[in-house]
Amino acid sequence: MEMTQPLASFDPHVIERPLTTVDVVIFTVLEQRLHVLLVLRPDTPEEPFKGMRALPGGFVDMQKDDDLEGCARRKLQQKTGVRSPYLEQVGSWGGIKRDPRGWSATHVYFALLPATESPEDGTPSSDAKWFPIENQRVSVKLAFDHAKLLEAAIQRLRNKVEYTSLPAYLLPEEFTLSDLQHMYEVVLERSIEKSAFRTRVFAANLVEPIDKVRAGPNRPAQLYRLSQPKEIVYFPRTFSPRKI
Amino acid sequence: MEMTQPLASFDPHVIERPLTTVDVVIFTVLEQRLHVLLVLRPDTPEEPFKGMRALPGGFVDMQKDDDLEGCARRKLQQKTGVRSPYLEQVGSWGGIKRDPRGWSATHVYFALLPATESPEDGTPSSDAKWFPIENQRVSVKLAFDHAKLLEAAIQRLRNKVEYTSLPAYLLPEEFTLSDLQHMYEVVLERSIEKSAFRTRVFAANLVEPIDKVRAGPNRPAQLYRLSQPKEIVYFPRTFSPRKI
DNA sequence: CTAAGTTAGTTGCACAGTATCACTAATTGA
DNA sequence: TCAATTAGTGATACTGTGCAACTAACTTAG
Repeated sequence: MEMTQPLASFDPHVIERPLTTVDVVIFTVLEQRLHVLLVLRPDTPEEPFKGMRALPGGFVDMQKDDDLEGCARRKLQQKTGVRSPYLEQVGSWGGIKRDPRGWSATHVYFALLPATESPEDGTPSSDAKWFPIENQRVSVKLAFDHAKLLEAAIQRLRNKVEYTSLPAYLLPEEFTLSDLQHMYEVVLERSIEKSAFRTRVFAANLVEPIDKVRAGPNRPAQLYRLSQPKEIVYFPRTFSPRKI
Repeated sequence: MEMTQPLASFDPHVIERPLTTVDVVIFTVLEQRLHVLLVLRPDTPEEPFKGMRALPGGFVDMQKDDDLEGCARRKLQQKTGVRSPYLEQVGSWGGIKRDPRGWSATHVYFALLPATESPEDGTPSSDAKWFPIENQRVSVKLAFDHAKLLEAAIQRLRNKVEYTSLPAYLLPEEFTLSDLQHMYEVVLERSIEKSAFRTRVFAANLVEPIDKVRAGPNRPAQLYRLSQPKEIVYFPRTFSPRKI
């Protein structure tokens, strides 16, 4: 670690430090569409982007937060009440231009919530609302560089959905294969072949059947749960030798 | 953005801010092995982890650095002299425990250098040295949580190599297909089928032939360059419909 | 000049996974 | 009882890769 002024390297307390925040992109699927939770910026004259929509987030609290992920979980619980959804870091963005109050760095996470757990239409913290995502964007204008952050999160989600079990985290514990396929289709915004999907899901050992079916006005569907609830499953990739 | 003390939300200058650093994991391939550039921690009593090896990096300079990536490029050039190699963010790690001087957040990037551009065996800044990577690790003990950061960078690299053109950035502008295949094999630490590799590379339109061959003690090899030198190419994934 | 050695590059076939599509199964409600 | 609807299966074609044997083009040793 090199420093311009020698002093700085001796006493890190005098080093200028950026404003440090965490923002969380919270996804859920409502009404056949991917939605993201957005909050209202406070409407005080001191706050930048007052009254606009923004990603839930805020300054790291060096007393409360042991680490960045803890900070993200805290903000997530404040806004949704949900404790342990799927949470993954997207990356960090920092620079002089992104916040009028000065050099700042934000750490972006995305979370996946089952619609059943996502605060019922309205939300616990009243300033938060679900917005549908249409071609990588949301219809309202966002504060700071949050449009860019949101786009990156969507990109990451879409990308990863192609070869992982991520969409399963958008469902409650018990679900049918059609439910699961539907989540893939909603996130990827394209239809998937039923037969290929099923063989793939079984081959990856993604789910296991439970002793229940879902009844309805037509043929009942077998219910499943995740085989490894805590781990995401990767579908086979390429460049893999046939013999192990 | 919510605050504990109302004051804080009005004057961000009084908000406690973490120490903010950028660390760069610089990869190259030397002698058939993946190597990473490590520097020596200064040997002054004021610095933590004195005399140990660490990833090149250091505090963000809010005067010099417009943004995090700029900071990473600056540090990269200081240590290697190289201006525009492949550079990608791995993620950020922040918390109370990772630096004895207090709450800190680091932003980790990885860079890929052609062996030809990587400072000749020795290095410009004399405290930096190349270390070979053996099963996700380096043989020396690293300062801070840099072992973890390095592992994450290696993981990301390995993962992405499976389905992208990344290893091409470990080669000079002109290379043979055998060179390219060799880079894949070194990074993935396994051999790849020549024929399948070639059809894959051509199908993805990764390279284009130039009007030169490399002579040698045996059959001369066609030289190629990247088709899209500025973009990484993704190999086809799954869940893709056959008809477009 | 030729044969051996070496690396570059091609070809053909086997095999696995998935796309596509047509089919069967199980329920409700008219 | 039949139409409608969704669940689930099966058969086949296609595509990309694994694998192995082949041909090609050069250098060097004799």
